[in-house]
Amino acid sequence: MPDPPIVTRFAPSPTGHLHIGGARSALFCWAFAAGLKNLGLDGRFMIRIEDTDQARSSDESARGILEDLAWLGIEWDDGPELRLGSGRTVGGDSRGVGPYFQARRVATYNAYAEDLIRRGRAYPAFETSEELEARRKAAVAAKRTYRFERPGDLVAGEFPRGRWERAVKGERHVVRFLSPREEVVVPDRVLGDVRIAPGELDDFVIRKADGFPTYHFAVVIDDELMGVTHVMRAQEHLANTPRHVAMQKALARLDTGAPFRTPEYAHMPLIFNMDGTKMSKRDKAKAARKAAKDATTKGATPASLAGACGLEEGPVAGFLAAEHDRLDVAEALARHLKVTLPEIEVWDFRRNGYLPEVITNFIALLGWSSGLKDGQGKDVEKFDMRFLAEHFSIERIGRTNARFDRAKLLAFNADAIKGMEDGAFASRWWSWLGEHEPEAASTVRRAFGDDPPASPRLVMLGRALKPRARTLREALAAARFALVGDDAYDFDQAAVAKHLQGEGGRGLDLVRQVRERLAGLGDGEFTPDQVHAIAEQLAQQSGAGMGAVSQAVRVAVTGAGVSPGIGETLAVLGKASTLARLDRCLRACVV
RNA sequence: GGCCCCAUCGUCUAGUCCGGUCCAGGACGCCAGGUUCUCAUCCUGGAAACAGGGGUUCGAAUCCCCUUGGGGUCACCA
Repeated sequence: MPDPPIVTRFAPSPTGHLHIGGARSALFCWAFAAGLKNLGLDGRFMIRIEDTDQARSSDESARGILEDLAWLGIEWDDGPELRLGSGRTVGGDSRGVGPYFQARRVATYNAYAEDLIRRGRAYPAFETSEELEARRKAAVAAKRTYRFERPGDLVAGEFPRGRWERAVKGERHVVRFLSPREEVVVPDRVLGDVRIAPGELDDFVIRKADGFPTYHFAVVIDDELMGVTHVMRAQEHLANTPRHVAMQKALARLDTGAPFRTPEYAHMPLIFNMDGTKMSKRDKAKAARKAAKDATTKGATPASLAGACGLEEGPVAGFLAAEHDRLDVAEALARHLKVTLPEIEVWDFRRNGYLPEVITNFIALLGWSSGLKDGQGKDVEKFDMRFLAEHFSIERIGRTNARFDRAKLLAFNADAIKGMEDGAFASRWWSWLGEHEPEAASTVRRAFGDDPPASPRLVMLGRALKPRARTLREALAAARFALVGDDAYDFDQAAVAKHLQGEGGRGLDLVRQVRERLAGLGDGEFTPDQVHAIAEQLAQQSGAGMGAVSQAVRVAVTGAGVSPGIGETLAVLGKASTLARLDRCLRACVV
């Protein structure tokens, strides 16, 4: 018989998008399993959806989370099936331990709860939420630590017959676990043994009044039944783990009678914002509110903002007053005020033009490092998924919380973009545009043909964009000059005055001369090098200098003083557009 | 507040397990130069950390203790 598989799992609750911290947890679990596969072992990465909160869970969220994972390249062996764009399917239940949605496993949890009750390790409890809340308040008022106090009629190991009968008759109740009275030890591969003194654990709820298991209970049952051997998750779960260990010691499998095993635990450090606060989607609302408030000090009103955003005044006013954090309002305000909301969820990064391989690389560095140095003794910190799988180990997970440094992420993303082949960049940018900026995509199609990445001019544009864009979205901003119609761009008056009209219109004169020389170039000769050579020639012959010529032409064809190199700028536009723009400038900017 | 976890440049970290090669290395950011037709890119250089105090030791960033600081968690949410 082959060795049983080594199984890691990521178990998100489908109540929103995939958080960047969740992505890191998933990544480490994936890397561990993938590393075992490299060694020829049966390592498996599993996904389970923890949807026991009926009110907050949704199928759309579950699907979104799976798609974001797949986009990052974090693919699972076991779990819900997802069909990729390529037609390939990830997930599935080849081990036969599903279903992977906890809401579909309620019967199993109930069977285990009943077994626990019959063996005197759990009991129905009838206190109402209100009662409990009152007790909690009283404890806080008396400055006592609140713990649920075990009713006096219970004896560990004895079936609570009276309570059971009340419960069976339909009396509303929860089921509580009868916590052990001895020390609980959580063996953790990152932190070492964590010991909890006797009496620290109270009798916590394992089944809610609605019949659904609590998180703690479902996790313990599922991890055992699904063969999970390694639980790697964020440190925020550490304090819960003693409960899990305590339950594992009390539970036995209904099918084989074997006691539950305690998996290997590895709790990883948390990820925070640069200011030390938790990274939360609320940050987006905060940022939008701040921008909106700045705008109101400059004269905007809730009504004017609402109008500009196409929203009702009520929600906007409420948002400004921090009565709610509606994301749609935050995003509309951000769009209008041209501020970028902080990226918190994978989807945010994706939409803003970060590369998946950069994100996985960067988050892998938060709480883990390979410890390897390159030939010059520098830390190896740029790597791909393959490297991660090969070098990941639990031993090298750190213990200290990390802050999410957006500047460094941006730098990594910028480097990755710079390092792309021209053609690769063009096609990735194009597909990003199609997905996230459809309007710009159709403009690109108009300007560069039906298959833009195949257009030499678009590839040329891409080459010019790469060093100027840290994200695919920034590339769009840098490309605007080429996407606007030949007669549709505005002239920056200051730039016109300085570079065209100044010194008695010398700039305009240079534009005229450039236009003449450019007109002599054949279509096939309209390359960055040829165009640049012409500009340089004129710069020399006229004695004006390259700066004067370039800036004059630049302002003439783009309206502003900033664009890629002058040769590239004109070549990307092409001969016809360049001449049309030059002519337009000559008409529009005469003194 | 109880319980638990953590502690190297502003940030991510190497070095800590197996004290000496560390007056602590790298990356991002920052500062100063340089290249350049603008903006970027690129190149060179620089400032920048072992939280504090006690031990142990010939010797401590590395081991022990205390203090301080940070964080997590205390739900019929996961």
